Amino acid sequence: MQSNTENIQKMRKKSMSGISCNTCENAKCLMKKNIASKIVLDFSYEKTDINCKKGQQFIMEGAPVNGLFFILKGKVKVFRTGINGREQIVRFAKEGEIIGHRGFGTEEYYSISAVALENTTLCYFSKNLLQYALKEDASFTYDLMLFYANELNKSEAKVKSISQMTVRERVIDTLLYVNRKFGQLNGYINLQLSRKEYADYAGTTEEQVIRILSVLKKENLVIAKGKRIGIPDVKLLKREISEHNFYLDT
Amino acid sequence: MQSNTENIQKMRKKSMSGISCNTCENAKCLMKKNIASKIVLDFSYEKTDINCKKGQQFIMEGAPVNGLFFILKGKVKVFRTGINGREQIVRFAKEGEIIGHRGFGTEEYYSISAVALENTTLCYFSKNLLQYALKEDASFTYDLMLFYANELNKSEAKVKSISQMTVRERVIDTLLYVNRKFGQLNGYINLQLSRKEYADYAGTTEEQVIRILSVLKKENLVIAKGKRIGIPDVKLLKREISEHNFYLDT
DNA sequence: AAAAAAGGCTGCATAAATGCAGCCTTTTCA
DNA sequence: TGAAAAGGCTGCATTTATGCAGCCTTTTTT
Repeated sequence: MQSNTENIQKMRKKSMSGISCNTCENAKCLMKKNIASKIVLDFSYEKTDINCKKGQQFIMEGAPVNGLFFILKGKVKVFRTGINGREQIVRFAKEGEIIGHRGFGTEEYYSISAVALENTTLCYFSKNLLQYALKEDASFTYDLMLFYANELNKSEAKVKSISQMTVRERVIDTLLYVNRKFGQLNGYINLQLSRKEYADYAGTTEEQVIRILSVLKKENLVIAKGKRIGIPDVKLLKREISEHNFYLDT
Repeated sequence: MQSNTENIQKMRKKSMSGISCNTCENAKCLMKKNIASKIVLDFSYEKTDINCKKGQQFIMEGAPVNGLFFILKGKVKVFRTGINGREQIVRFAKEGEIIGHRGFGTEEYYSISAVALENTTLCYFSKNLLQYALKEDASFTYDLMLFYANELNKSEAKVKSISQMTVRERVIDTLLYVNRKFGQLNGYINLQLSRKEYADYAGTTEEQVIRILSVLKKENLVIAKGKRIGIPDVKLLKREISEHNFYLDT
């Protein structure tokens, strides 16, 4: 739970592959979107690339906030330790997404942990430099503000879903979320998660997820072979929750 | 659920008392904090004062977003319609706070409703003018960004609380939240809410709140006379949840 | 002050969710 | 390839939460 600065130092050395934001292909990345700005362009050269192996943790809950990560390539799980040490997954992220932004605001310490779900490359920006760029470029700041505004909307949609949907609905919602974000590969969701991880996202227990998944299988709403889970008909599955829940899109 | 523009037009006429942000006493208000900036100062003259009587609704869920409200004086309840028409209270707000900011981001329509809990005066800023000011003044935008970042942290703390605390803990958490925000008056919380409203905030039912309140009364953790609820010893009550929940401060 | 309405309370039946325990299946690694 | 480990599955007992119904109390209205 202490500073993970040393860790990051080590990781940094491993790679300076130096993919510039200029030539980066993540069109949805906030940096890329604002690269036309001189301030952002200059700032983008200050980034450090960090390689993480599958399973490696690069943010520790409770460690001081030093900067911001963008995912250049890979998949990440963001979680925090809840009551009784129960793990709560806040979200999953893929290339182009920001990690560690919750450390802004008044917080001095990360309120979440982040771990790579597969080999992942991160772009790291120091907090000081970022703050400088933000105070200079209102348009860039405005974009980041909009990002936060949208994250807030999503988070509140989640409050609504957790407090008013049944466990079954929440599990379905989780399946749809992961499927939407990572897409399908050979008919299966392009990310393998354990039942426990689904539970930690849906806010329930492993057993409950298992039970519900096996029912969904029998109803032919999902297919599952071990950790591989597929959704043959997204619309059909969506219908299971959308009856009372129109605009849920976490 | 349709546009409430006409409504607002009507309300506007009622008052042009014209309290300038310059002389306003809400030191915590985002406008006031940034009033040193010429851009913000100029912008602040564009505000309209709106008077709302107790019980009056000034934002309707689903109506198009036209602007932003700040509370000059009074108390407000922010809520949305959940599953089965069940009301979900998102938060309570008092003077200096922003209402309707969730309408920024990608949203074109308000995702929440807002109603005055007592006679309330609002400062209204049009969205267009605000956007202009934001794009001009990076420091102002940065402040609003931080505000969103903090709101996000709070919202996620709420996700955690709802998904991992028991109903009893959530009710206690709600009591502490309302007490913290509105303070005490003559030994009672300075805001009278119905059991139903406590339930809609805590994400449970009216009966559950009633049951838990009467237990808490027997345990001398709260006092209650009708709608008046008091917390004799905040620390003691806090202890009921803080055992497994250290940093919850929604 | 009396009547009406709104809000609050409680017991009971039911439903939903959980935790445990034992067993089965898939994956990993030597 | 075979053993060990990790992950997945299911029935059962228990806990937690809910909804209903009837009654009581407080507040508001006339």
